[in-house]
Amino acid sequence: MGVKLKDIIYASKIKIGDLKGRIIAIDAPNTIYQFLSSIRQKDGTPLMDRKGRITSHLSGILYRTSAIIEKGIKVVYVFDGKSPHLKMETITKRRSVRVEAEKRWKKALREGKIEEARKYAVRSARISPDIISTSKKLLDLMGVPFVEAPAEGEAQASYIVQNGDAWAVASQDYDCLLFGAPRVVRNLAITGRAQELELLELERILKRLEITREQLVDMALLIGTDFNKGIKGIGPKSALKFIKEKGNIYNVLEELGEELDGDPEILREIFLNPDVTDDYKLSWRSPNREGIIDFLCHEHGFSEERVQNAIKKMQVEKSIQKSLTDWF
DNA sequence: CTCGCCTA
DNA sequence: TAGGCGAGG
Repeated sequence: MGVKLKDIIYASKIKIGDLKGRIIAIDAPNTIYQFLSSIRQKDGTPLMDRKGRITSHLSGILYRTSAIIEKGIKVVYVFDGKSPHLKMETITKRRSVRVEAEKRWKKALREGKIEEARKYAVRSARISPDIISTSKKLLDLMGVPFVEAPAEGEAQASYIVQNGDAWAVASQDYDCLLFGAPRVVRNLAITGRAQELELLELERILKRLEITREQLVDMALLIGTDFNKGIKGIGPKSALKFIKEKGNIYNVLEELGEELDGDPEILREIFLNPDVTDDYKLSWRSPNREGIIDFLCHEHGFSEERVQNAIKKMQVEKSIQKSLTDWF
């Protein structure tokens, strides 16, 4: 998923408290995918209501978002629109990987191999239209805004940060840097086992690598992205070396006698001039308590006590008033 | 993944 | 107060 830049990207360590008072644009597909992969039982079965409908994403969204809000951080979720045509090959490939993983999961379950079952279950996670719509419904009830991107959610989230309407994008993928996000936060979670958050700052990264954003995109195209395969045998380190030596992707390709599986100019445009919109409004409301209880507890069988606790965390004004009352 | 409870 | 652990739906 995403471009493999990890080995060369400089990240600083921050704590969740450092985000207090800031607005974070959450890469919704990336986050929901992680919830669907990880919120599972030991044998890989996701959380489900009594009708067999998956609820792992609802659990993740409710508990993580309410805990983040309690820390004084505002969030907006950014969803995908239609995928650019060049991504189709990646999407098809991922689908076949999931289908294969699901077969192996079921097989391991039949054979009673619990750990193996979980491993394949995680790989079989799939974001269905129903998962998207129930996620949006819950966010709406929670009073948390969400934006629907015309195309890539990561591109739109990056644009919102560039506009100054959010401080950083939260995503595990490095692609947001290619889309021009000034800041990306990785590992945004509450209970990270002493594991700190990573802050990626585009300007600092470019300065340190001594390249431009255009050159970073050229590197990504050599390595391979969701939109092209890249050149076999080229990883982040050699891509950096080649681009710094030759200046741009055309010179590198000429030097190597290689061709990209796509028009470099069109591929560059996907990242440098992405399909995004100004048509979004970010406004936060207080949570609809009855609505959340009805949806999660009555419709999907969540524990009313736990859900009430999560709702309390989201009532920021009340907790401020309470602390003022305590003070005076 | 996070919650809630437990123990050091 | 920190972290290990089983359950959550």
